[in-house]
Amino acid sequence: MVSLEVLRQVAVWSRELATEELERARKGISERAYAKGAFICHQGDRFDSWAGVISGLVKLSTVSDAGKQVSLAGLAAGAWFGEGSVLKSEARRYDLVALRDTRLALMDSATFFWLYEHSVGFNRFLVRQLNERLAQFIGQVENERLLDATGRVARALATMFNPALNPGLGTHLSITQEEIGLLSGLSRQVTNQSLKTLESAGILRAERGGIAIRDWQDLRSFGVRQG
DNA sequence: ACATTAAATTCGA
DNA sequence: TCGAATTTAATGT
Repeated sequence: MVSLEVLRQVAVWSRELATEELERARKGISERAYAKGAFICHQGDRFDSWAGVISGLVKLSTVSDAGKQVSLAGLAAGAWFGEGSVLKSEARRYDLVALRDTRLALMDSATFFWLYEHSVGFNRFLVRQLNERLAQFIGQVENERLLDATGRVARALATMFNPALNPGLGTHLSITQEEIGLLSGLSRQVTNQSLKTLESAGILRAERGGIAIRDWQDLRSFGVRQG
């Protein structure tokens, strides 16, 4: 069980729940910590919870047919993931790694399904989230080969700043250049140069230990266009 | 890989 | 508890 404050803070969707639903959600959620570098779940594992990031940073990645690692998304505080696997009650199709010390909120599947059956607000959130992720993944597959380093960095950041997937985030994100590199599949050096490029294009501001954006649309269009 | 700089932590008054 | 000194982490080249 998680406190109401934590739930409010980490889950925007909790605002769309009725009081009774909120209480139910709270009781079905537990908290768990993962050390930097730890696997939260391996591809093929069962992991029967819907999860939200309370703090830290998580990378969602998979292995392509060619055998190379492909990063699918970065998940910052406030992001929720895994609804696909819970709904279909199937094994995870990807790896989840904690890029830094991370705390997750884990909702058991019984609670998830109860909300799914009873809460209109919860379903609205789920539909939005699924729809947004689908769009994101399609764009990613289309462009996998075409983007240069700067485009890849822009795209990795754009997925994290996506206001539909992470409405709590706003315009600032605490993340190091090294972590951005891990998410983009680039070295820290190249990441550093790409950030400079994006900064001089006026798309973001690189701070120490963080990134501030002005307009998410600009960032996204940079990550989608052909490189 | 190395140099620089910013931030976090320790330590002494 | 304040600030200088030291250590550690992030960034720039």
